[in-house]
Amino acid sequence: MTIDVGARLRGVRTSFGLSQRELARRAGVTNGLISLIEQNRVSPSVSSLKKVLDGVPMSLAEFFTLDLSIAPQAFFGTDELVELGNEAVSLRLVAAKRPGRQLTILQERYAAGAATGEEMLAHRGEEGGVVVRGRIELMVGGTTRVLGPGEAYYFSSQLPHRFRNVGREVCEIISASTPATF
Amino acid sequence: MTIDVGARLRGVRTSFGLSQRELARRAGVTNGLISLIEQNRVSPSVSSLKKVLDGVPMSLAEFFTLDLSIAPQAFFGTDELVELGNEAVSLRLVAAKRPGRQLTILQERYAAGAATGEEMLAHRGEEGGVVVRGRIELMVGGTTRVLGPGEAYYFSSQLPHRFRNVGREVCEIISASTPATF
DNA sequence: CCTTCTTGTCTAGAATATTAAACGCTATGA
DNA sequence: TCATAGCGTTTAATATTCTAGACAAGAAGG
Repeated sequence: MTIDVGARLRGVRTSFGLSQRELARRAGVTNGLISLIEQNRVSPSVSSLKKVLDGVPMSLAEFFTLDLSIAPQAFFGTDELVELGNEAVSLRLVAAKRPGRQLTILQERYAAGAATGEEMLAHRGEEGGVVVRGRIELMVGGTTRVLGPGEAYYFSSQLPHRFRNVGREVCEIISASTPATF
Repeated sequence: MTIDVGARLRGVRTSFGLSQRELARRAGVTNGLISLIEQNRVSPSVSSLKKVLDGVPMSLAEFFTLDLSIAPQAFFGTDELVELGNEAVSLRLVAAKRPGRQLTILQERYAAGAATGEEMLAHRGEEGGVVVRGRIELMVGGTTRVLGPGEAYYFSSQLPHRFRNVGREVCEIISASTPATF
């Protein structure tokens, strides 16, 4: 059972969005060394591996404890968003299957005249979003306002709130809330 | 913050009771390398450190995760056993202060005629022991027997039980029970 | 006193890791 | 099209690790 230090390092580096040269600069080693290590052409000394990881930064214990198999999905295609809504109001959830998720991020689409219901909503947490397309009437804590593209909202979810599309076209919103309710 | 790979390795090796040569033989490296690593005269390559640890055996993750500061006390002098009993029955506990301890190991001394009480004892777990000196009358689940030096017992602690020194001299027992009650 | 065994350390040379610099590639923009 | 800049890779030279073997010190037994 080998460790594949190279794959581990490459995984760490790329997941931090660093190039070999950038990591090398931060770590005080050469880019060539990073390349050789990642290809398993050399087995780095503990000291140089530590130098490299210091550039991330990450400890040796974390590095060797890393479980690459649970690298969570980071990108989701249109058809990978999970539909939670109905005909009038489409709610498409990002990272639906991710365990322990802290955020609920939704792509919301309201048909003309559609609303989140007759009742006001109220629950724990906070939520916010940005209108992408169309116009939405948002009632929060007794105040009402119509938001258009580029406008946004953010409020404590404990305040009673309600969304309603008062326009004639579809309204699209990208929203986020925490803690994760779905 | 340095890692002191040398001290870690030396700690691991000695705690497994291995000499440098013996570990080297098992790991397929030379004893000199072990010596140099332990003195921090070299920083081993990950591959050779892995070879060395394979000889223990221990994983790299375990090695770097090791917390040497919580090396628990392994030996206890006579005066380091904690007295839990009374004049008639002395109960001296091994490793009393160890957190998360699973076992209660006692050196028990019963004065002539002493007993664990008039009532029968009954509690969760299992217990056993060996008589070292003197004679003890042990009642377990309605059965009674007198045990002498070298004789032993083991039973489910749920069975009602009682110890009584029926001899004229002190009786000494070494006992163990789980889970730890004291 | 020896001899023999084991321990950890040290050293010269062989093997390997690391550097510095170049290479080939792709993308971006003038 | 040419230049520029970024990317990962490769190579030759250098620095370090690693091996094989010798050394000194301590313990056990004759």
